[in-house]
Amino acid sequence: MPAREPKVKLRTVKPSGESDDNFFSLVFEVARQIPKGRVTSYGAIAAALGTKSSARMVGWAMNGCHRVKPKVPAHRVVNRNGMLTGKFHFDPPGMMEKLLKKEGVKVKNDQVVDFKNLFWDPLESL
DNA sequence: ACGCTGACTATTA
DNA sequence: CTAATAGCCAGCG
Repeated sequence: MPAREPKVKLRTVKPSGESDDNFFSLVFEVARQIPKGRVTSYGAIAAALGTKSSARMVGWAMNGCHRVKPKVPAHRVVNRNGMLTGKFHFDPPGMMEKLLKKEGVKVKNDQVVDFKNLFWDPLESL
């Protein structure tokens, strides 16, 4: 009975439709469930939604993460290599790395250290 | 309306 | 080993 979904302010929002809107919401939901000190990949989230081939869409959804409530910890989402590819999309580009280090995730050269060990699989949690 | 771009990933050369 | 290509889908010019 999800009463309120974090309505994404995308113009594709349709009053009677709920197709793409649902996908974006799911991405944000999963991202919010990432435990502190852990990281995951776009593909993992996409796979959890059933659209593993659309990892790009996950990244695109993240583009609107800042306008969603509550805010989505996009800094915990990195690419498959553990590289902070989206760091340049944060307010200061270095904020992502800063937040990760603050949560206990070691970052070296825009890359998560021991990424494989810190990797959090949404499918495992669900 | 058509085409390019993009916070990705997997496959092939 | 690294480099290039294809598949994915929505936003924007």
